[in-house]
Amino acid sequence: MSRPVVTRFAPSPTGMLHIGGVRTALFCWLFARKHKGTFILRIEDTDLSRSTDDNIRIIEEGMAWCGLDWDEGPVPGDPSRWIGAHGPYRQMQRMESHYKPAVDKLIAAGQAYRCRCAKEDLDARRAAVEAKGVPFQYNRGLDKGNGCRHKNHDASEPFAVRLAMPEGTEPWLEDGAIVWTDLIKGRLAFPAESMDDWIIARTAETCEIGVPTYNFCVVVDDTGMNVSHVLRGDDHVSNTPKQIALYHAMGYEQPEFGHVPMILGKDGAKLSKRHGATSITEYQEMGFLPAAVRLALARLSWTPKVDGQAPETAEEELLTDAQMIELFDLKDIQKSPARFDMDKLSWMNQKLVQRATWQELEPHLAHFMPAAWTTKDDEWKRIAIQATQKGKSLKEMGESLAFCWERPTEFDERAVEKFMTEPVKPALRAVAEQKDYAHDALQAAFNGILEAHNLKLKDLAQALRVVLCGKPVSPPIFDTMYLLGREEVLARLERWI
RNA sequence: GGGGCCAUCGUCUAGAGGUUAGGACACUGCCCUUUCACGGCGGUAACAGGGGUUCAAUUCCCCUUGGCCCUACCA
Repeated sequence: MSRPVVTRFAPSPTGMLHIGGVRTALFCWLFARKHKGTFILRIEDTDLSRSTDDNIRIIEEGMAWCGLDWDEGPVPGDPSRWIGAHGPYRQMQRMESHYKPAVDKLIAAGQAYRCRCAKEDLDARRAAVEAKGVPFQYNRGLDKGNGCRHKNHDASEPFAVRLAMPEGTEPWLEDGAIVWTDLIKGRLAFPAESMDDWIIARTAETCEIGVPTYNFCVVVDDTGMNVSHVLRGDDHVSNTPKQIALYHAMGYEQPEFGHVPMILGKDGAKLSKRHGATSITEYQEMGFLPAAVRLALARLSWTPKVDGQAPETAEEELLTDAQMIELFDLKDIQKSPARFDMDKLSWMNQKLVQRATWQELEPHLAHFMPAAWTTKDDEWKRIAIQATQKGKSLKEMGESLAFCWERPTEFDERAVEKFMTEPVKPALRAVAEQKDYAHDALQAAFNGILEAHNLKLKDLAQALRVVLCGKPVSPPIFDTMYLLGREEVLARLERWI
């Protein structure tokens, strides 16, 4: 393989970016980065009904949030522009320039033909064949010879275009089968006779070539964009032989194919809405770091090997992007599907949050904070972040800082009873006297207060938490006080002393 | 129904013709502790079933079962 590596992610705009698609994109991205190749984003919008600019925008934003940057593809939010020398990267914009000439060429060469079979006719034939318990396939099996393959229809009436699939004796077949060596699944073979003359261009209103179908566009585009490695979901395996036949018919050079296993839900069924979050934006809302999503997704069906060794410690599980890129190898990808494990994502996220610097976290955190967050200075943010950085998610961090923005309106009864004891109250008054809220100063002051009142830190800290937050849970008490500031602490203390 | 793929702890997985079948997450016990957490040290837990091949199979082969994908003028 001396071709430069070019991979591509080609989602269709369904209104959300599916987590499974992101994983496929991630593999394409890792592979391209690993081999210093090119990663393309292409929009498969030949399904006219759901391809809107908004839906395309969702894909672009989702990819960007995940940190999966593309070298060629659309310019986000601007349908008229793109980056890369092989555009446009939205299929509907390639109709006249790419697809129609290709279809014409196939018809002229006799590799494809016009089909005038009406919908009703097809339905009737399908019903007749299926009545015998056999699947219907156009110009195959029981339908062999019934179609338009040899009728040489001209373009004087509306028509669909079908590819003339191999009959089984063509020399490039192996034992009558279309065969390829999949980069992940190994050798795959499909009997040519099991595949019918599929439609490459739909019937149009006029007597012209209609909108081409997905399987056709993919081949034309992958070739036109010099894609060297087609890495895509397992669900495309059975499309591959159809496409290979098209590569032959067009005289195109065939790329390598690699089919990555599906992601299943917890119950082993295909991951869908009922398993919870499937859209990438939902993970953003749940407070996950993009890096954690990348890691968790990458580790489904892929085991990185360092000198042939899989990770042996928790530490080794936590790969950086750079490490993933370096280690990524298609041969370490599983053939079997994996179930999505939210717990592991959470754990990875927690670890990455813990080890990030406060500056790295800050931009992601802003999303989970009220507007007041932006008015705070760096020192305040630093302490706020470091005080809550043990949490599992950005969302949790935001929640545990909620006391900063809202005075407690109700107080945990049991906590009040337990911690607001008579011996504590004078200590609380002493705390109110304290002016310096720097950590060390508070520490020193508390030491004195505790000794003077014969209390343990726990007694005072818990009472203060109840006072300041309404509940016996908050960040470390000195941080809690600092974040509130003396004025606010006094205000919240007032009713208790 | 047809075509294709897959099968090690609950989950992600490592593994080799002979291992106490290893790790991570989750769960759980103990310790630490300024609350909640974090952290540290332990523990429970797996080769789907049946035939072969072999001195030996969880590992190689076949079958069964189960799961998933495809089977559109969707992508």
